[in-house]
Amino acid sequence: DEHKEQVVKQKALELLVSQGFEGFSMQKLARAANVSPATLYIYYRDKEDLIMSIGREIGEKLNQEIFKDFDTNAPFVEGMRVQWRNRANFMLSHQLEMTFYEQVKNSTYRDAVSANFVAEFKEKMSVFMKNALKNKEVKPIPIEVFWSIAYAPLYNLLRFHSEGQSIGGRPFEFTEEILWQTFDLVMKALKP
Amino acid sequence: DEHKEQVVKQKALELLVSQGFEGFSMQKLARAANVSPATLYIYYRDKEDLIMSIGREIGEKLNQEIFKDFDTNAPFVEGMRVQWRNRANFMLSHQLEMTFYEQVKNSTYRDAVSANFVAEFKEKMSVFMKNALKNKEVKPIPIEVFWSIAYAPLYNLLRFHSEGQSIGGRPFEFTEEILWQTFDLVMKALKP
DNA sequence: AATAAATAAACGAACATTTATTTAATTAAA
DNA sequence: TTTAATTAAATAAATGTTCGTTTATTTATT
Repeated sequence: DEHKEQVVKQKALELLVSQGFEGFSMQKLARAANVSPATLYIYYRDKEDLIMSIGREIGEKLNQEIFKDFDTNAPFVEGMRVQWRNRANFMLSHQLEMTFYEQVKNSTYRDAVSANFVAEFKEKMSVFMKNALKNKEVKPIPIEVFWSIAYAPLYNLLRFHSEGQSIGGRPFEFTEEILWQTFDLVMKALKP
Repeated sequence: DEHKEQVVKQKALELLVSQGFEGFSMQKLARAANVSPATLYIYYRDKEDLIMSIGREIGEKLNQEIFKDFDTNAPFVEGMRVQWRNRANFMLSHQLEMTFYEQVKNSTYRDAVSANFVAEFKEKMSVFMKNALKNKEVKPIPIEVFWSIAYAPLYNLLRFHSEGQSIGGRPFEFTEEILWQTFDLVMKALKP
């Protein structure tokens, strides 16, 4: 039953996000999805398989979305702008999924989730960065430094937004203005 | 017994970090600390109290460490350098504690942990930023944008370091060189 | 087309274990 | 001797998972 499995997935997201790993259980999930516990074991081998399957699915969707309209040969700032746009769009329209994904990545299932499609990311980014370096559009820095400057601020803003508040409970809402204001600063840091 | 409680704390860190919230239980902790489950209830009211107490303790220590040698009247770059130094030092010498803390903050105990000392952070930073703005040492931007640019990259590098790897399993070790290289880029972004 | 046989999906109830927590007994310190 | 710390053992409730059975759907046979 396609519809029923969809409900299970949705309820799994809601349950894990609202109650955390401590509050998540197969019986609770079954109750929430209006399904027998045994049914869950038709869809998934066990609890681990359930969590990892859903996590992986989100990861794949995210990775796919990130590179929409992305051209590895585009100028540096343009390419980065597309990626920021895509990441922000996805996260804002899939907040539940993203929170779930972050939680899974912060758990013991860490590795199993992101293993596959990281290769694709590395490959595409490698070409993109090589171009940017050749054209002197970006400083030559270690990939880890680059990632930390280029994306961590965006992820942090979106975490604020998801929680609805930033430092010290200050109410916060992500806006286009804030997005591109931050983006411009990041670009300033990365340019030679 | 002072020593015994210390063992409990240490084992709690190890257990939660290595097994996550799913694998953490009072009985497992008691077994690991070579103590009866009932003993845990002498030190702590219940499971929630145990986790939150330990989490809060770490948070307080971190917050204290962050402002060591920090002068709210120091020039902007100097003040930021001290904070980066302090944060990096603390995280590198308390990796287990930090991972524990991050996990707790990513759980349902989120709020209860960081509530108190955020006020101190806001207060000191407020004075510091006011000075920097007056002296035109920093761009006038929303606090959330500032935080995301100023600290998120550092935290991300330290997460890479804790996991021992960065993007796509690339081995990674945090070094002084990488620390200050990133810092310089961040300062470049924040300067007017 | 109607029926029988086979297959798959779903279920409630139960399984053994583990959970958080408490009780009552024992040890050690004062 | 009194008090506090610690324990082993026990509690009820919850956990992940499986069982035997029922229901619904598809396939094969008349």
